[in-house]
Amino acid sequence: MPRPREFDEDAALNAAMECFWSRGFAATSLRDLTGAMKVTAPSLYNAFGDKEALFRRTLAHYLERGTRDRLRRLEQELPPRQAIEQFFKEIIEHSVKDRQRKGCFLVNSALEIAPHDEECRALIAEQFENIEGFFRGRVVAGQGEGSISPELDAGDMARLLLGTLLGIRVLARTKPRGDLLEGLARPALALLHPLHGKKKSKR
Amino acid sequence: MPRPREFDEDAALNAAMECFWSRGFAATSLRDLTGAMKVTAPSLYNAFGDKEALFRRTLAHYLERGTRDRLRRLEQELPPRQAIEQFFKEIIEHSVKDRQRKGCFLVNSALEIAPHDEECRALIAEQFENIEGFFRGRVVAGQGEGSISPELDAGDMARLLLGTLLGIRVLARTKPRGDLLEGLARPALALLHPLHGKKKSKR
DNA sequence: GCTATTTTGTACCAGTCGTTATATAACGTC
DNA sequence: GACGTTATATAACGACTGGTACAAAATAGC
Repeated sequence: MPRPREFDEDAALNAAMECFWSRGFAATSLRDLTGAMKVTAPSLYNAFGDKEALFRRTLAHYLERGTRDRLRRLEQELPPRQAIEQFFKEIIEHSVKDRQRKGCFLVNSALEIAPHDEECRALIAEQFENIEGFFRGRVVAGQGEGSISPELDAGDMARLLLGTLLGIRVLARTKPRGDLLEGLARPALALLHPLHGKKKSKR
Repeated sequence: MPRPREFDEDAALNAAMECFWSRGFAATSLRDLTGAMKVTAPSLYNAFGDKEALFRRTLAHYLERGTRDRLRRLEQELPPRQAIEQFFKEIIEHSVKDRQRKGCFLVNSALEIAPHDEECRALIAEQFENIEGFFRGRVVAGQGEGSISPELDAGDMARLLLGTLLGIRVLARTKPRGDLLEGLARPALALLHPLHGKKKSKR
């Protein structure tokens, strides 16, 4: 009945994400967006609502495609300890190759807009919990099969890994050098090895 | 000879910092700034240059007054391990009390503008190195007096602490809850205790 | 082919952006 | 008190901001 869309919604969303990701919310203008998305302003407003709504869509899009899929993939394809190590390895590789210094859209958004937008804050908080949960699950699984020190508190270790991950993403936007980022990850990952774990953190 | 300034430069700088700190660079307008600083636009331009130059001034101001002074104070007033623990304690206390969720101006800037401004990037990178150096120095000192596990690699431990710190500041902008933030810090700090340190991370 | 419904392109809105020209005012020095 | 110099206040600049009114165009069902 109605006139059909002439643009690819998914491609437009990716283009918008690219803009917000590299410039941030405030520094991205509607002209930037319509230019990159190859869509006129009225079409944008018709399809996505205003700038804030579009931003939320791109963020949700990123969380689903970028982070969630990665966690699922690692969880399914690798044994527990390797899943954790590979996760950090991929993040660091991306950060080093990232010549634009775009960093992580999730972390960028956590700092720029989470404090001012409750809806985005909920999305972001949920994703942090997912990541922490991934770490915790992998630690428990690794302890079960003996590849991870059984004396670690899985919850503590998951939080430590989450903190390390966020630290890497912050540092990567300033100094995206592989040796520095690995220097951050290595001591945290070293704790996983069963041979090293003669300690037990108190609760 | 010339007409004297009518405004307090330090107070104006603090007001500008408050603006940039809570809203970020892009989302802060010159009207916001002139309003908060109680200075007219021409005076602002005359005294500080353009918006970017003013931002750099406020950032440098913050790094000197906010972070550097704290490190010096902790280093002088407390024994090594307590200095590290107190550092995290203060950060977490501030984060929890921070109802505006302003977070840390250094970390906010590292994400918003470090990728796009080389001058700020240098300031920020240097400060990260200072913090890491503080941690490393305290670990070494603590090992010397027996309050910190002698088997830790001081460089590794410093990096781990830096990562944890940055992670806390990221998470605090989304979920500034004391228990969560302490959950991030605790496992990292637990590694310091000599009784726990039966492990040695490889280099 | 007409109608109902949605999308698109053009053209534009009022408001705000960062910045500045101009004129006046306040000072130390002569 | 005039001079050189710098700070202030007013007012405005052109460019750009997020967002829209309007009409033309494209479809499916009748």
